[in-house]
Amino acid sequence: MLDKSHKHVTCSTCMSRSSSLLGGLCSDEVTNLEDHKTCNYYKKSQSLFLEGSFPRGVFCINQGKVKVFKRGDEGKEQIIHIAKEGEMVGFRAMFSGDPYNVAAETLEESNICFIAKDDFLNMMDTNVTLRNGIIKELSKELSDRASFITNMAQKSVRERLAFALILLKGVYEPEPINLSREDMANFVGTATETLIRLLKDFKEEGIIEVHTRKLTILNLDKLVSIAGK
Amino acid sequence: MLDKSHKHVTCSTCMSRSSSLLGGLCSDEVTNLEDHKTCNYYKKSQSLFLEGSFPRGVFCINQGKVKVFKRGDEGKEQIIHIAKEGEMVGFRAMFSGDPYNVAAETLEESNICFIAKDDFLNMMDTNVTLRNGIIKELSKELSDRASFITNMAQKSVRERLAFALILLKGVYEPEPINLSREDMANFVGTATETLIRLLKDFKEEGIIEVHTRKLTILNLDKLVSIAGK
DNA sequence: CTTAAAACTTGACACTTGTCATTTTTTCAA
DNA sequence: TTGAAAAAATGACAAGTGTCAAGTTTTAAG
Repeated sequence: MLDKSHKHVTCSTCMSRSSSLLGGLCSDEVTNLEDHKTCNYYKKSQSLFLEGSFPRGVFCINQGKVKVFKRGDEGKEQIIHIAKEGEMVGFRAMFSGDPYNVAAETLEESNICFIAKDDFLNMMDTNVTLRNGIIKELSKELSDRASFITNMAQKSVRERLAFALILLKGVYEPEPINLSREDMANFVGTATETLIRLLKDFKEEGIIEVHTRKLTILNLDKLVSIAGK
Repeated sequence: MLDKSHKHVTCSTCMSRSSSLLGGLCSDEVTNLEDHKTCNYYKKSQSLFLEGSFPRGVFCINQGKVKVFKRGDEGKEQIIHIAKEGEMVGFRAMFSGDPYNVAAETLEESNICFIAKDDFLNMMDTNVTLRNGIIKELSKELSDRASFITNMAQKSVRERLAFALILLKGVYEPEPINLSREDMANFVGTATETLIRLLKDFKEEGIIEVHTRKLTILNLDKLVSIAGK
């Protein structure tokens, strides 16, 4: 349970920042950031931003998890990414000038800071390390999405589920994976019923263990071999 | 038929450049670019770069078309993007320091210039317009790929084909679409046989017209309504 | 603690889509 | 022009996956 009263997270001591894109800031810049950012406690399932709205700044996750998703024609969510502590969310659309083409929502209670667009763009102008970090991050995500597309197009649901569980392990570690069946299905790109059946198979094959919603991976090697390269 | 003897494309008069990311260069920079770039004629199906190799620079398409693709587990290509005149290819991996995670190959004979990595990065350091253009482009592609993923996950092959044909129209205009069935299938993310059957349906429905490999869209509205939003 | 709502699970079934085999057409080089 | 190779097309069939409907379990609010 997060401390709701402790509204303000201090950048200079934020453990999530040091390993993030904002890790390369000098102390002046951290002080400046400190003065300009706001910090908020979010309950589970609260929206950070909606598809179609215009970006006002970036979100830094201090604590918690956020799903980034897009709705298809029939309103079904496709989860593009699940962000955890130390990640920044919502900066892409800021550069293009376009409205968000994805939405973001907390998956659990979270502490998330907010840096206004102008402040962030100013920092990017003056800080080469930050700027290069952002460009690198954008490139890396582009690469991830090329793989995502290829997986969607060519792998079976079983293979994609194995792949997704490996990713989710990285997101939730050292905790067990804790995601609703529907969200998991929307991440894998399948129907909830199909996902449940396949999870059952994995249980019976001794690959995973499930207690209510908490899922633990027992045999990672097996998952890797199912997921393919 | 391109003029193979005319090896050197002049940046200052290149019509493809003016509408590209390099459109914002000042005349000094264009002169500098001119001195540092090389220009090559490519036959159909020639490789620009391979998945796994390290980027040495960026490719500017003066004339022709290039497919950017990734191979899945069984070696099947998934086409991520088809680039035409005026587009730049292969710059993403340059920023991340990682090897290419995609490959690029000409779809037809092409004139393509090459700017070495160092020269390009220098230009980016000194030219704010170019730099912002690149960041914007990366963001835009990220957005496109989120939609691509969602389409893959939620649309039927018929819907995806309609969507793909609309995109391809934009790439080939004012010429008819001219792509092998296999490439088209690898773009849509389906088996070649399935693609052929669906094209046949579209023909019978009067939506498209096909002469050997050249495909013309007769009823764009219908395609749009099939593709969905 | 109780109860309603939400989430999860299971079963039955149909249909889209991929695979394999074969034939036809097109391309392109000799 | 001709022949071989590549590309395109068609048919048959099975498997994977989505949908719908009905049940069960878990969650969370009163």
